[in-house]
Amino acid sequence: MQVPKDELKERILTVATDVFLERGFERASMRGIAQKVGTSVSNIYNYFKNKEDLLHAILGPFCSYLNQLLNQFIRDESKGAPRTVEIEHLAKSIGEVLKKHRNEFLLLMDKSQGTRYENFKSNMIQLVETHIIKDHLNHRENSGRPKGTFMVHIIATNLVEALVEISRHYCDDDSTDRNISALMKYHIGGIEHLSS
Amino acid sequence: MQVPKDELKERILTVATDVFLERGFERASMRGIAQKVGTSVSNIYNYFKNKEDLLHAILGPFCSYLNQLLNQFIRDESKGAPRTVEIEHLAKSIGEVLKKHRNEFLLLMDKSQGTRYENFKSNMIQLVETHIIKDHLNHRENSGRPKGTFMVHIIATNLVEALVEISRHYCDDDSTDRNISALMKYHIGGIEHLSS
Amino acid sequence: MQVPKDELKERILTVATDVFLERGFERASMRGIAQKVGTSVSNIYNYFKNKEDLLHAILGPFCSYLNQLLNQFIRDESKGAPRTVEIEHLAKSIGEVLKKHRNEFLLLMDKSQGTRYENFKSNMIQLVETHIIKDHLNHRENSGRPKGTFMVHIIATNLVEALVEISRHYCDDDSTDRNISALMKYHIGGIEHLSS
Amino acid sequence: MQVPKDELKERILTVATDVFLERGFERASMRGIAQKVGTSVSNIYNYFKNKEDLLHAILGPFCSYLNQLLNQFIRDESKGAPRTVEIEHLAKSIGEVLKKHRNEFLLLMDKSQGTRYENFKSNMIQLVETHIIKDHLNHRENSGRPKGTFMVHIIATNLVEALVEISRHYCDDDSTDRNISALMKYHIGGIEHLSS
DNA sequence: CATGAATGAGTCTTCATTCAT
DNA sequence: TATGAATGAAGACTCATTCAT
Repeated sequence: MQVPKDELKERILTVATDVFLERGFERASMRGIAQKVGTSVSNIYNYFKNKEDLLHAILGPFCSYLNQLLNQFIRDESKGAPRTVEIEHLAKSIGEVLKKHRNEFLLLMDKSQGTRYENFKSNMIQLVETHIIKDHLNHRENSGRPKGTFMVHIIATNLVEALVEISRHYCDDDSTDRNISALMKYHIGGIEHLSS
Repeated sequence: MQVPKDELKERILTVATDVFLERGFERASMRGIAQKVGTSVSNIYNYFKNKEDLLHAILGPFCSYLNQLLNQFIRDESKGAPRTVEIEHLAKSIGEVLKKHRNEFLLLMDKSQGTRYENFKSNMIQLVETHIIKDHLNHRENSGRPKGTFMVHIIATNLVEALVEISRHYCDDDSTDRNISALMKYHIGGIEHLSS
Repeated sequence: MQVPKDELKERILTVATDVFLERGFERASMRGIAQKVGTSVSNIYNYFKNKEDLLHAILGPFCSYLNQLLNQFIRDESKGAPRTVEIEHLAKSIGEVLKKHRNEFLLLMDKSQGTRYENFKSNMIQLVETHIIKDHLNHRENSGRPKGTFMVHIIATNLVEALVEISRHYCDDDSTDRNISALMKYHIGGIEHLSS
Repeated sequence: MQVPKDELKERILTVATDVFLERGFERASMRGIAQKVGTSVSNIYNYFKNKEDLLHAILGPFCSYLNQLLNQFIRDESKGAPRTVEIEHLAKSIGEVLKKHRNEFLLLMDKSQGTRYENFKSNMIQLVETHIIKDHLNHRENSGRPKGTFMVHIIATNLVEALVEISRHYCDDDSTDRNISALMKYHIGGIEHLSS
């Protein structure tokens, strides 16, 4: 049965996202995807040139968007906007991302081992570590204890990981917003506690 | 003092742990392990009935031990020991585990997808969530806001994830202890902040 | 002056010739051809019934022409025209072929493995062997040494192979003519040397 | 049925050589080889790590030997031994090669497209062109006509191609020797004819 | 005429596992 | 105990070809 191109392409993308999320990129098989879609493996290759390209079609645009967002914050930061405002803003943006693209976010952060995206999470963690938390600490106090360094890494990891977890358990937009807010509040409190 | 009753078996276990850690259970191949051990693949099957059994030999005892430890805390908790003491105790025990069995811990928590152990981490998180943090919150305040529920889950996740991260970056026993302490302090601070 | 009755068909033939020459018939893919032509694979099937038919459209007419040419020489030969004249004539005809149809010639002789044309070269060699050189030898000397038989085969092979090589390195019409002449002179000299 | 390792390995090599010769490296399939051998495809991978490795096992040693032989001639040449002796010597060595390793020779020269060996023939032709024939021409006469250049290439090609053809039609050692001798005589005659 | 959709057989290769020695 | 031999299923991917629009 012949089906308009875009419809099947969209179906493949949806199913592939699901399967990738369920099994991770490497464990997912083209055959498995094809079966779930209800087409032949070779037909998928009429739409995407290989397995990684399929992933790329799912993550590429989202990834660019996310990178752009993160770079924006790095730039804003140097302009010295008030912390609280900035954080508020950040939380809002992240909320948008999680609400609209939770599957892509999950896939990108947790199921992309063995692909060009496999380092995205650790890069993001490092970015958070360097440009946000560390900076925040130094702002408050210049005692510069190196002992805190690793703890900062842990907090950054926790923050990012928590976002992933929030995506994983998404139920509706409002609670997502509330969860992100709470998370921010939580970690800001923690950081202050740490730097006092 | 271990009797070198079966030296090769021990070697296989060590190497397998390394390989599993490096590549994850499913991507690891028996061939790769055998080569690193310096024996034949089929000989490994003389010691372990299959790949999963090999993993089981590595994780089984450790897993029981960990479960026992966790159950202990659940029991102790109901006896109503003072919080601070209990937490102190917990931190110490966890420290022991991470210091002596960090490889097993990492393997169990992060590299066991596709095996019977793949749910251990989420179970542990749930346990932490249910029996420790939640209880702690309720202790302080009985307002029973359901809005806090998910945040509790996030904190539990963060705690466990942080332990994994600490294992991953292990360098020496002392800093491990310090990191665990800091982590505990951090999250207790956060929880109090949350419940106030 | 060719009527551009079906321009696309012509384009397909040209491109296919190039691709077949570049990669050989079997390694060449319909997809590769279609892409270079700038049409769809399935559209090629509107013009040619399958891959081999496409090759046939390229080689068929040329092949007939070549066969006709060769048969002509067999017939002429029996009429007992003077050798030198005949050879001269042959060289000229071959020159025409190579100059106007070098691509087809190369394709036919060197890139048609796996098709109905794959034996054309060896047939041509055998023909050269039987009807030209052998005859030439016998003409001069009737000692009929069977020891020379195989050498005749070698010379025929060399002759044909050299024509292929000349086609491969075609640069302009004049040098092609000169090369063919030299080749003929060379092998006639060799044959005489052999039969003396 | 289990069979001593070397026996099957040898069988695989023999069959693979045949199949490669029959179909060329690229068109030959592991499945086809396995079937002819009477084993499973995967079992072949217990003996050779991939298709090219299988070819390498067939051609590697032979190729080294041949290279060594050719380099020997380049060195001898500069020592200025008398031409006739040298050629005699060369013919003898080549005879040995063809008699003992005709299959390898054929495979190397004519059926290795798509492998690391695919340029061996053209390299060999160039070597013959540069170090043997050209030199021979210059020896006799220093008129240095550039018009002869391409003809030299043709002769080198013919020589090598003829060796391939001799291998292809091998029947017994003596005729092989005789054929090589005749070939040499033939081309030396031709060269002299050319340079006079 | 033109094309995207679809397919099934085929490519090489890896893998966990079993068997016989 | 130790190991090479053997296997079948599965992996990603390519290809020539057909069908429906």
